[in-house]
Amino acid sequence: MDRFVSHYTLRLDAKGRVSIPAPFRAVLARDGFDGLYCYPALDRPALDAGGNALLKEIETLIARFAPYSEEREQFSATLYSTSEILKVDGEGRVVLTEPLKSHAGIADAVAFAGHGHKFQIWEPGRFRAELAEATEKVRALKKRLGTQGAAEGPHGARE
Amino acid sequence: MDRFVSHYTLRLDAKGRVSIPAPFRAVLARDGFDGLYCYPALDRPALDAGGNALLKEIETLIARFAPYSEEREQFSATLYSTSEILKVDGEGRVVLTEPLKSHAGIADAVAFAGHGHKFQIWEPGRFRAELAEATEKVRALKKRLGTQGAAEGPHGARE
DNA sequence: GCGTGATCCATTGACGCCCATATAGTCCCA
DNA sequence: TGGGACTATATGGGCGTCAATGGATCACGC
Repeated sequence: MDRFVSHYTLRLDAKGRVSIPAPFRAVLARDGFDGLYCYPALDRPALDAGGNALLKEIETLIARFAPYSEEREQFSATLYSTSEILKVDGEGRVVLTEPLKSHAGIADAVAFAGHGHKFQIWEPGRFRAELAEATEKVRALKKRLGTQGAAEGPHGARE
Repeated sequence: MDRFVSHYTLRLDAKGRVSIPAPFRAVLARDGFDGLYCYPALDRPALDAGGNALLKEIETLIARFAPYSEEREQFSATLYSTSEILKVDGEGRVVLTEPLKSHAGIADAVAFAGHGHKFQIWEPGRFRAELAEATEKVRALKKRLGTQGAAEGPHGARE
């Protein structure tokens, strides 16, 4: 499997470390990126994380703007300077920096949520709320689509 | 990693020295430039800094103008004459010259901000403001792009 | 001699790396 | 099919190393 799927809730230890869920570690290992690329999501209190696949997506996005253009400068500045490359220890753990934790409101536990080529890191309570809201919207959308059944919920029932 | 990523805030000591963040030093070492190439950013109160990769970008920029043209002369004169090649001591520290500090409004602390192939040096307060502003613009820009349906932003599909 | 600056050394705290333990899930075999 | 051994994962802790910072010594030019 080469995609991040499902979600997991894990605790931070006294030193602020948290294990990346083993299935996600397996995807990262296959991806080949050394460490964990991580930055605050623009429009929600969560962190985007991943490896080369995520980096490539960002580069593609930035490459759509003309070189030296104001938009491009701002895009690359924002994304690069707020990004962190977290080291992963021998046990598959990372320590989130203070800015990252603060953006997501993370204290002593985090929820990892698979998003295919990347995954997000949430404060568990906020994640539950976000998931409930998103599920509701998807449900309504599916109803609008009628019998096409094009959209399944993004997550299973597991909590 | 061969890019400047993330940001760091460090203090100047009594002698005006400031450590280049270790991850940035690693990138510079790989780049092979001896010292730190540094000049005032043209359109903002910050300093651009880097190594050979930055020099190459500058040369490419200047090469866009016709040889001996007025623009080219002015461009190269401005960029090269205001540039400094700062010495890096055994501990990885540099001393900013007075013109550089004055341009960026730096007193006793600086923020290093990764920009991929180069990094910028800011007065910490100004950097926070600049980052907030750039993030806001990127957020708006991403929203525009999202409605086009041409590409998903790097931050997930659900809106 | 004195100021300026550069190289060297010292301290402190954070972080990386290693090992230990518990728990849960899986597999094997009787 | 049930039990038990085994494996892998999550978590906790110790310790050495490195980075950031401060200070001191040394070299040199004015």
